[in-house]
Amino acid sequence: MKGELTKEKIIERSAELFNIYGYHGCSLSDIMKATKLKKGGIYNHFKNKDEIALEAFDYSYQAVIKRFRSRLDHDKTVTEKLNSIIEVFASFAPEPVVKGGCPIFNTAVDSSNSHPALREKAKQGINNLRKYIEIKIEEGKANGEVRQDVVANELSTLLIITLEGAIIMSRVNGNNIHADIAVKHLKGYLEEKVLA
Amino acid sequence: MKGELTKEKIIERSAELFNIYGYHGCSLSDIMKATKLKKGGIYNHFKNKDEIALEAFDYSYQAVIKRFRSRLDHDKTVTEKLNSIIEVFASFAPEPVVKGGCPIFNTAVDSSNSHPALREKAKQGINNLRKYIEIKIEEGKANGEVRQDVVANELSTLLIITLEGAIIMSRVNGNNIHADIAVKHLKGYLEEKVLA
DNA sequence: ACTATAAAAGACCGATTGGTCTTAAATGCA
DNA sequence: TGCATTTAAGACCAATCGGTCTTTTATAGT
Repeated sequence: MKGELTKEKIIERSAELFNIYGYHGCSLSDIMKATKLKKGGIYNHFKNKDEIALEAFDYSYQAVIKRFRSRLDHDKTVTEKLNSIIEVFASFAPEPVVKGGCPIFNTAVDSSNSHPALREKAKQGINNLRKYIEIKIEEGKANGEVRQDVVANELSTLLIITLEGAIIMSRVNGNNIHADIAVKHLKGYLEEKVLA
Repeated sequence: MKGELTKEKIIERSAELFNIYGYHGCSLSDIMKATKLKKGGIYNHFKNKDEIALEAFDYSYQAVIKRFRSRLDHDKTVTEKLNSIIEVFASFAPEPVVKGGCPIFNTAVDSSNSHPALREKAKQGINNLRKYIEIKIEEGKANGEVRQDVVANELSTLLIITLEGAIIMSRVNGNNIHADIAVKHLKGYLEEKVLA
C-alpha cells in the first residue's frame, strides 16, 4: 500500500522535528510543511499529535539501537565492544542519528515534567540502553576480560551520563571537543580500572 | 515601590515554570495562574514573553552561582573546593535550586535549536561556570595542591558533563543513585589523578 | 476499463496563543 | 485628605493551536 510509505515519511520527518524543537515546540503545521501534506493526509494515519510523537520516539530509539548494533556486531571481544560503545555515543555529537542530538536524552529532558507518556518511553529507552551495556560488561566479567570488582550497572550508568552530558555540551557550543574529552577520559578509565 | 516586588515575583515563578515545562511548554496563562495576576499586571513589567524568559534565566543562573559561592566560601583549600563543586552539582538532583533540575542545562537542551537568544544565554552560563571551575583548578596548580599535568579546562569540562548527565538521568528515573555514582567516580578520580 | 477502496485535501471548528489598549484601583507623596 | 502616578484588571484582537469531517483524488484488484 502507498499509505504505509506516507506514514513512514511522517514518522521520519516528525522524529527530526520533535528532536530539534521538542514536543511543544513543534506544531502540526510544522509537520505539514515538513511532509508536504495537508491535515487530512496526516490524520488519516494518526489519531492525534501524541500518537505521532510516540511513534516518532520509537523510530528514533530504534535508530539509536541500530547504530550500536551495527557497530558492535563487528567486534569480537568485550574490550572492543566497550570501546565501541564509547565511540558510538560520541558519534552522536558530530553525526546524530536523528538531527538535533541524542533523541533519548532530548526527549527525557523535554518531556520529563510535561508529558508523562513520552517521559515513560524515554525512561524505558535509557534503561534499556543501560541494560544493554550492562550485559556486555557482565559478559566481560564472565570471560575474564573485565575485573571482578567492577560493578556492571554503575559502570554502565557512568558511561551513559558522561557521554550524554558531553553530547549536550557539544551541541550547545557547536563544538565536538567536549565529546572528545569524555571519550579520552572514559577510555583511560576502562584501561586502568575496568579491563583485566 | 510595590511594582518591583511584583516583577520579582513574576520572575521567580516563571523561572520555575520555564525550568519545568520549557519555553514553549509554558504559556502566559500558566504564568498568570502561578502569579495570580492578570495579563495587565504582567505586561506592565515586561514587554513580551521573551523578556520574561530571558530575565527568568538570569535569575536561575544567579541562583545556581549563589549556591556554589555560599558553599565554596567555607572552603579553605582547593582540594576542599573541588570536592564542594562536585557535591553542589549533585545537590541539584535532590534539592534543585529551581524546581525541575539544573536550569542551565535544561535551558540549553530546551532552547538550543529553537530559541537563539535563550540558547546564547545558556551557552554563556555554561561557559562561565566552566571558567569558574577552571580558575579553581589553576589555583590548585599554582599552590601545589593540583598536579601540573592536569589540564584545567579538560577537568572542568569533565566535571560538568558527568554531573549534568547524572542530574538528568536522576530526574528521569526519579532517583538519586545516578548522581551518587557520578560523585563517587569523580571524587575517586580527583584523588588518584588530580590531587598532588 | 470499471469499480470499490484507500488516501489525501482542505474547509471548518472551538479553544488558546501572545500581545494591545483602555479603564479602574491601589499607592505614595504633598 | 487630596491628587498625581503607578499598578493591575480585563476586554479585545488576529493568529495559531490541535482536531473533525466531508469531499475529492489516487490507487489497486478484477
